Amino acid sequence: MTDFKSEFLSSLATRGFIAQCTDNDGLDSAAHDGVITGYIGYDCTAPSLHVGNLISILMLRRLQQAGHRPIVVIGGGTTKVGDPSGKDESRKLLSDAQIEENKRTIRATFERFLTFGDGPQDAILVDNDDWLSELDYIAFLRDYGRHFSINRMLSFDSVKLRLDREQPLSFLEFNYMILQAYDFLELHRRYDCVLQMGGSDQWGNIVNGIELARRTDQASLFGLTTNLLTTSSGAKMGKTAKGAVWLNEDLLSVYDYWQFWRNTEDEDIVRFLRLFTELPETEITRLGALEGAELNDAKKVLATEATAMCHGRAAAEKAEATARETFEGGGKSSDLPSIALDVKQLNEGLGLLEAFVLAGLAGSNGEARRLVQGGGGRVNDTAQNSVARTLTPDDLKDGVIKLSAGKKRHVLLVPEG
RNA sequence: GGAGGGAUGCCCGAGUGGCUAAAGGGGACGGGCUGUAAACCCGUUGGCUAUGCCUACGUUGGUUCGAAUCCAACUCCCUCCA
Repeated sequence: MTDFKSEFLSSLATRGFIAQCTDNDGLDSAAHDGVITGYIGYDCTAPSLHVGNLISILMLRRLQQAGHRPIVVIGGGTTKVGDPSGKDESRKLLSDAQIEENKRTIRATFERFLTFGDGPQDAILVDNDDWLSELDYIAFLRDYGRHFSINRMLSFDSVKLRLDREQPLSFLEFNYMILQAYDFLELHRRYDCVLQMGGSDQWGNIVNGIELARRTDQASLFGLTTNLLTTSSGAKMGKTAKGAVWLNEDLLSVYDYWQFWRNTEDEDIVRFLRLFTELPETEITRLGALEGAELNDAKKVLATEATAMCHGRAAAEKAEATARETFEGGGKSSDLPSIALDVKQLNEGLGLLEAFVLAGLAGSNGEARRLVQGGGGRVNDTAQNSVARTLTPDDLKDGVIKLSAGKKRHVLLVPEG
């Protein structure tokens, strides 16, 4: 491993963030000698960011902790185009209204990880729609388009992979990398931003920006990427049965978020502790030395630390307590994710299958049926064998009904009204 | 503009007139073993007011007792030629 003199790069390096850097020494010196400004862009294609975005958010956080200024770029403009990197198919285009709404909900997440403000090291958040939507086509082509060689663009993975696999690539998407390159240049001009970071799939886009700035402004900018997050068994990280592991609480409960980390594979523990917590190395080494069932303790630490950063320590500890009661204390916790249930419905008798669907534990009656027939459906921790059973007020236990799908997924039905 | 190839369930991919809600694989979910892990084994994997009904093999029509399979038109994609 390269030895870095700057706090920023050495912290990233020891924690395992760095995949590739355009100029290790140059960036290291810049970060060592003064305050630098770096950015990462996020397209707002969904109402929340997910754990797949977490690594990059944490890089911005470390940038700030090392005394530098992070810029979060919300891709209000680029989202209208759609990044083809790493995808086989074009993304559906979102309406402007959807983009606006997503922008609003995504902003909140960053405030948990970064300190915003007007100071020299305070984070700022900008929207690339501010400059992209005002571009004049002909002027843009003449001023910037001439710096891009199609031959070279075709060689970038984002484009090449699509073409190699004989998948369509629209001209619209083809322009994405140019716009992202322009973003970097614009940020350099506006904020003296000299660093762009991102996942390794962004390498091509980042390099393009650096080259553009060198050609137009003789600026020397830097790029830094991280490895895309996968589990040891090779699966893309961040997906669960319910979909992505969202960072927004209204899309994924704190309890479920904690559970996501708690279920980390053994082989990933140390790597994840380094990346997703800010525990000191000595502590991580200690946790990593545990073996067998003891590793469960390390996973709990990981879960609580990672959850605390995203949702606050109190919520994280509550999730941990809930899990302890649920898995180790006979399943009595009253803090599991809960779903409101109309009292009237319960009085009239609520079909068991319907209840599972209502609780979100099954996607359809058929799925609920299979769940019960397969022996995985439980009411108040008692396995059910009749799909025809109905739930009534008699099933209330301490005022709620606990439904379980398998051993890990639990929901409380809380009567209301 | 011309020639050819293609579009199948969450994904990949077989299927070329009835036995097809559609092989196989992946993924996912449930069960077993464990440590709320991995690996492995077993099961499930369109919907419903369910011994039946509905929806489904790019779209729309047609042929046929019967179509994912045949025909026509259309849409989109790929390759080659101009």
